[in-house]
Amino acid sequence: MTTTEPSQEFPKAYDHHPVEERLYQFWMESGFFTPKIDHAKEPFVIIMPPPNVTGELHLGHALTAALQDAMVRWRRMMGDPTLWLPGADHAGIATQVVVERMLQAQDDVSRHQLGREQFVERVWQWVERYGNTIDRQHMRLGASCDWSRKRFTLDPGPSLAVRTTFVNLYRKGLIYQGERIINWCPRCMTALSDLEVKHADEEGALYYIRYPYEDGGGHLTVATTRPETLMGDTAVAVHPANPKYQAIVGKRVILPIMQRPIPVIADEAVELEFGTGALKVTPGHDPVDFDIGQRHGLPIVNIMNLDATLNAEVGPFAGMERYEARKRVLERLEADGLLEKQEAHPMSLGRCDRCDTIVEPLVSKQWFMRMRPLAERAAQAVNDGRVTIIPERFTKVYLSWMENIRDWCISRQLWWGHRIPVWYCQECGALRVELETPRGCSACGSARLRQDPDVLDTWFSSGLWPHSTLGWPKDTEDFRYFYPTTVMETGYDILFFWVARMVMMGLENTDQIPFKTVYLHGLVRDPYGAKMSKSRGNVVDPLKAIDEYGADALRFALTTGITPGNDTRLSPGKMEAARNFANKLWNASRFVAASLEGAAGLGGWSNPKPTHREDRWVLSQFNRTVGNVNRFNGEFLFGEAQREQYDFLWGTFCDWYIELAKVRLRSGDASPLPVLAHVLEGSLRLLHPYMPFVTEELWQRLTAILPPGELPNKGVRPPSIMVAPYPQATALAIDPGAEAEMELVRGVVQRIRNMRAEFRINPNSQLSATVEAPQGGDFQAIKEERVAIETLSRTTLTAIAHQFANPVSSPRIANMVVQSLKVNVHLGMDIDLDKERKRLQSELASAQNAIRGLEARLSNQAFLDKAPEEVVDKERERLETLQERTGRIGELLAVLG
RNA sequence: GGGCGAUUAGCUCAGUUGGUUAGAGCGCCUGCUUUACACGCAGGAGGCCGUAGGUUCAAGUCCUUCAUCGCCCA
Repeated sequence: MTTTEPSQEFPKAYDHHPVEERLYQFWMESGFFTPKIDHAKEPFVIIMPPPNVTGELHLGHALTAALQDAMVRWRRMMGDPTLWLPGADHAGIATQVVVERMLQAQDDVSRHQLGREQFVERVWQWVERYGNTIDRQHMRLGASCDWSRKRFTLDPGPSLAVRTTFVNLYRKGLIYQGERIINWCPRCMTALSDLEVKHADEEGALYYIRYPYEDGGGHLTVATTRPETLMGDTAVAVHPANPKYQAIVGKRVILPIMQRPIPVIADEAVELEFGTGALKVTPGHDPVDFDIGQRHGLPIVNIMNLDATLNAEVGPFAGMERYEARKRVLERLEADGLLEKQEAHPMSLGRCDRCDTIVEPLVSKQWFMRMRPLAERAAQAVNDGRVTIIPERFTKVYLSWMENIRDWCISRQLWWGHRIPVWYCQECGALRVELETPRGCSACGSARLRQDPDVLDTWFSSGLWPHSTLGWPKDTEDFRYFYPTTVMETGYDILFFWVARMVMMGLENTDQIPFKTVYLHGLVRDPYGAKMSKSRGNVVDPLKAIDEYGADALRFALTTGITPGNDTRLSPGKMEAARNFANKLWNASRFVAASLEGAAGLGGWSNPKPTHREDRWVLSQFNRTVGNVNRFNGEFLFGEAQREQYDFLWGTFCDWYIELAKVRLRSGDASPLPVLAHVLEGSLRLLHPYMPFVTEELWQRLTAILPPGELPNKGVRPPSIMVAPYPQATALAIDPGAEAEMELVRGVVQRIRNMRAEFRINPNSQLSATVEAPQGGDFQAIKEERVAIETLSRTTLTAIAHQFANPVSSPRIANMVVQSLKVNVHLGMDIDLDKERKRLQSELASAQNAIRGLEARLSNQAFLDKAPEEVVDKERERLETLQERTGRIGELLAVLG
């Protein structure tokens, strides 16, 4: 096993470059990413959304990985057998296009020239060569996934799962072949599912076209956005309740150009208000018209070739591209006097999600999956709480999609993917659906079988991912132990594409839910809120970001302050802030390590029993942080969990505790050492899921100088922070008394510093001050924290009185009230009494203001009756303190005159 | 057309069972070679929590209206 070999020196600034790769290597070689199956324990399992094999890591992946890694590292440290299973998706169209382009550019050869078999062979070569680029990129992020279980959708296991599912669903009648209207991409030359078509409103025109009545005497005007499909019309439809047209239903009109008579029919799908209220019906090229055609038994005329040129059906326009044809048709109508008018009209247009080509609806024989029965179970699983969606609001989105679900077109006219396991007999035409290639036709015995040329939608195999990766349909140990998985973490943009389908297919195949919780994250946007895209040129390359700021900083920047389901913006400023935080942690550790090095008296550091107020205070604060972080982790509030740690480490530990500790250390008191060690060591473990590299590096350095017998994990030093236990809060450490007293101490220091800045007193000059306190804990605390206060405020406390003297008026003394205390600072120079008076007056005013509000509340009987007792008590207490405060400020003002 | 989200400091965002004087980072202003850190330290300014109503003892938080921006579905 490789050791981490941190270099002996402790540089002044954290440099991630010599650290990250070495540590990842160490973790991987140590086998920490592979879980040990332990049937006594419930595993924690995340299946990684498989990125496209063609993919390069982008910020979306980085966010996904950062969140999943945080969860996984947390649960692993909590002692759960934790599996994070990585994978890759064959990404049908995308990969095929990439390789096609490469072949064209390199060898000037098209896939058709190569032929199917050779082409697929070349794609495999490509995948073997470039297909794991993204894995290496995930490693640079620190992803602790189990590479030994990595799966590819086209691996034998997942492929068998695909075939098994197809065969089962076919035999249950849930997969069928049919001639239906589908979305066709003329550029990708394949059918698409409804989800793969993006609709948007675009500029278009509405053309009013005259269809003359067959029996002479006028015409019926129809309005259409697609005049070029006219040649495929087989009827004109009007709404049955439209009084304007009731008389003409049943008549026939002459289809312009084609000179074909077609009937006028009545159908409720026609919008009364749209255009003229008369709709030309083209069942071959419009989904609504297709349905109308089905209802009325209309013939279907297909007027287009698969590349969206017009076919021989349309005589004069054959071979013409569809938009060219539109122009020509309009010219012809114009010439025939049949184009009444045209007007601008925004229209919804469907484009291919992948290549942005305008999709052509056309009738085609494809394979479909009947979704309704599956959707009902999938909706049920969410409704009864077996599957929880975070954030909750997406539950509604999910359910409404399930309710309105339509059959899914699953066949694709591609070469790269899972070939549909269907064979046709060349002799008798019989069809066989089988797991493995059949030898002959079951009907006629012929050996001349031909497999269906199509492949399945990539999302079909993705839908099986949580169970197919674990071995299903085989009864494997992995499947038995790790399924159902725990969390599915992914972007809300693929809720329908992927998450919904996994629930449906998982329930169908395994009778179990695929995962208990769905956590949906938002999109990563640029600093101005724009979507990142190559064409906009605003993409941030995560690898460059890692190089510049470090993987920890990128992860922290991406995930701090985020909330589930909401988009986030990434800016260099955020990454800088995160890098600075890593550096802060580095330097705090540098200080602690230097203090501990060779020191005696570290015994008991892992379980300190502090007596000093400062130590009790920091341990109390630390334990609150630990408690909150664990709670936030459990509630999927990772942004909050990190903010909590940032605040504690920087605002409490570095800004105050270390500074306080220095005071004692310099006086020869070693008692803060075990506390420094304890809090820092625990904080590193607490932060490790979020910033794995810097915490591991510092933890190795720190634990190397601590007495080894007392390290966490029952006294045995774990080889790595990532397999050390996650900190748990101890209620016993919470010490409200110490917290209140230290709050007072901090208040005094802050007020003196403030005074110094306000009166522009040299920061290096030593001031003197006196403190007056009421008898009791506060007095005691100030007395005991005297040196700390003196050092941190650069002041000599000449007197600490436990009674209040009459205020003294002097132009050299600033008087202030801190909670129960009065502090009189001798400034060593004359101050502007007017300014001092104004300061006190404004303090008085704001206190009085608060008092008025409190008095009003406390004199309100309804408040006293209805508010919980502790709230009322709290308000009373606040009022009392404020009254004391105004009293003291009043005295000071009186002296000033 | 239906649904969802956002609207809080100059900018980016937290604020999760309603309960102190609403927080952070960045930016801004004033100081500072303070023996861990200038990737820093100290101090400070800056907010009718989009609008209008309502519920409540109490609203940034719950309900309704409207406005602006964004997303999803048809």
